[in-house]
Amino acid sequence: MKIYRPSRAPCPIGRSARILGDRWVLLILREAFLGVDRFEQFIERLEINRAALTSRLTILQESGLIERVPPQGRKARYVLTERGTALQPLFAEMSKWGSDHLFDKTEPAKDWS
Amino acid sequence: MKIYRPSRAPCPIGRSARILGDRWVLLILREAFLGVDRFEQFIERLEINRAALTSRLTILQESGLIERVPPQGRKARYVLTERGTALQPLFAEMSKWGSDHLFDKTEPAKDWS
DNA sequence: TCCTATAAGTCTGTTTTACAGACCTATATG
DNA sequence: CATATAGGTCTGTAAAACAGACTTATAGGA
Repeated sequence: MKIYRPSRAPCPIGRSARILGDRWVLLILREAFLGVDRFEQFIERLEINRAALTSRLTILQESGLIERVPPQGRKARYVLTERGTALQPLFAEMSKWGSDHLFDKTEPAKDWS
Repeated sequence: MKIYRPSRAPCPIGRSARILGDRWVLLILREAFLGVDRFEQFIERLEINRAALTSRLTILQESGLIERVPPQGRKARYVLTERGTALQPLFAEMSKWGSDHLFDKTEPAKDWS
């Protein structure tokens, strides 16, 4: 196979990896796709540390994947932007790959918690 | 939008995220798709710390995405398994998403290095 | 055969980051 | 006005990352 360019060049995978190469970011986005949009809801569902959630939400906002809708009434909301929503095909592929390759019953069970 | 299941259930995204939710893992896999298969080559191209590479290669082997082919001659090789190769559509989506959404010239430049 | 270079790691000490859990603040509601 | 809640911030500790030196095995050359 031909190696066609140096890895340090800012390729799309490299840029994507900066944002998506984080376990919490992926899980937060999954929840967002499921309709979760409030801070406390992410906390409960993911059992993520508050500071960790804050930092991930900040990253996601700075990257333009989610938008913080200021509290009208009492609750701020975090909603996917167009750029975030555009990740749907990628998550679909991830889901498919996970289903097809990480649920093999013949393998020793792992603690996925 | 309906929230149809608790986030802690072992869903395919959650399982995938365990493996793929890591910057180095994504970059190592990208290189692997480009044909890189030797330890030193990953080091050079990614400028990754040796210990960090070792730990990621171990994870990738344990997860069954790559296989360590023992040195015949002098060099061990790390090659994608079927499970690893099956990530190609996901990487294609990631590349597409990155290209479409992370190269917007109208935004302030970021240091992607 | 011995010498050297190289691949593929391992080890050490230091800096960064993550985390649990307590604390804080603004606001909506009774 | 008092209280509860959402959405954070702060602090101390534990884990992980990193640079860079060290180690080991082997292939190939003198």
